[in-house]
Amino acid sequence: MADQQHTAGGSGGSRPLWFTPPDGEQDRRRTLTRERLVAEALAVISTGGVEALSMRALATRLGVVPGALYRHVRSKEQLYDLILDSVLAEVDRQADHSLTWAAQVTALAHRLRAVLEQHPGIAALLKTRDPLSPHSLALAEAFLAPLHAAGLPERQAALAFHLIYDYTLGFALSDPTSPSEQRIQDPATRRELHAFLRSLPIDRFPALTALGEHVWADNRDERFTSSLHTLISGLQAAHRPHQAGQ
Amino acid sequence: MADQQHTAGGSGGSRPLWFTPPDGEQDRRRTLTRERLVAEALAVISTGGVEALSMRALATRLGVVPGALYRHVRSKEQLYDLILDSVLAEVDRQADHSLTWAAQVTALAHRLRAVLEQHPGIAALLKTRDPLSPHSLALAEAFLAPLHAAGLPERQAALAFHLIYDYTLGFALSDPTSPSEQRIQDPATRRELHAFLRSLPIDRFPALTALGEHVWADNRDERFTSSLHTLISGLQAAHRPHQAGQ
DNA sequence: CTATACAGTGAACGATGTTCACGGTCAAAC
DNA sequence: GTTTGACCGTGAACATCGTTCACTGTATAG
Repeated sequence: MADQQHTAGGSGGSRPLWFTPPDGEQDRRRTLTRERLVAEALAVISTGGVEALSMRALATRLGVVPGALYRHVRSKEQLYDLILDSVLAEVDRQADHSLTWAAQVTALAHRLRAVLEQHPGIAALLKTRDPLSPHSLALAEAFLAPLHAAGLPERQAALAFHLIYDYTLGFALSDPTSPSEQRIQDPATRRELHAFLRSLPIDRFPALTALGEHVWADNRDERFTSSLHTLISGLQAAHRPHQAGQ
Repeated sequence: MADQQHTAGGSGGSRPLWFTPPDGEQDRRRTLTRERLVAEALAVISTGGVEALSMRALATRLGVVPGALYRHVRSKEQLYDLILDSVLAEVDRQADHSLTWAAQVTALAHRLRAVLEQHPGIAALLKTRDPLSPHSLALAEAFLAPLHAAGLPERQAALAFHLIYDYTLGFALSDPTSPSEQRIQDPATRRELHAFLRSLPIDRFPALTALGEHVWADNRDERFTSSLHTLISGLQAAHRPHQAGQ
């Protein structure tokens, strides 16, 4: 690591007093690797969201010219693939086998949501791909294992996986911190919105005027928890069809 | 509609034989309106998806220079807003009051999905916005009305709305016809994928090897219908908590 | 010691969203 | 009936983006 470049200054090493070559900068050469690309890209995303990630920004952050990135990554799309896999690797897939399958799946969904919301804009990318990267497959396995072990029929287990996985992704996707565009977040505009909803013509929007404030409430956590519960209780109802009518 | 421009050629109308002014082209002036922008943009999206919609492409389609669009639309983002509202207007919101609230909501969700999938890429846009456009509000009303009429408690009705609406959007978002990037669609690659799933190490991916083929099956319609059913039966279970225990 | 594969450079290409001074046309005001 | 002014589209430019490519130096293998 601390190997000096004697040939950098010229021939011998007889005059380091007058011109010391920039030691640190030499190390940067050859150290640009795929892992560093992904790591730095994730850092950019964590601060500025996925829209702040441009090849040029990433390159300058790595002290490199934009074209250099294409030695390690075929395209930006491929970089996205690597990033997504790296993000999914952060999800703790360990299951507590003493819990119900429902509880296991619920816990996993919560962890997935947490990781996704730590990387603003990532969920949107994930939605455009089939989960076939290494850590995607591992995550799918982690979701499917409890369902399989619980004895759900094959098709039903697959449907349950899709339902839970897709819903979690979709929920994380609508995180207001990611695009920060047109979503309500600060309480002031929310109050303004509530006032607007109340002011709607009650004959044309009876349900909205009555329920609007609850629909646009600031309760993302409650919504996720409750929805997940609803969803899984629906699955359970299908699993053991007691009074299965219709 | 058929009003000729007498002054176009110069002073009088005495010599249409020798130089006929390009009648059709004159009409193009002053006829560029917000509605035409949106309509033509939707046409572009229907053919090439949302990624094919660039301001330049839209402008040339309208026989106009790119900058001209900004007389009618403040930005592309605003154009998206108009497009989304126009798409949501296509959803038939009429309810059949002889049906259960569950059946009404289900039918509406199906219609929403159908409209969204007719405009590839639109669902992704919709997810980044709060549904506050005129037709968004009307659609929300259409979803909320049956829930409200059924006597669901306010918070529960709001949660139910979010659950169904978000799920439908998320489902339409993962339509393989939209981004046509990295998703499995043709049967050949699907068979290849199934073979790959079977070839996974069975000790590390027991559930995936067993259920993988069902997870990546070609059954979008079945998945949507079944998921919606599951989801609503979960809502019903919460509505009348018979044996509600945990 | 020489040859070769390779990583990073610098510059360019094409496409994107957006802005702005300019000119022409239509409709209202005097 | 002439003039004024608002408005709409033009043409050209700017900044930024992803991506490509000939070139150059370095490190490693023969």
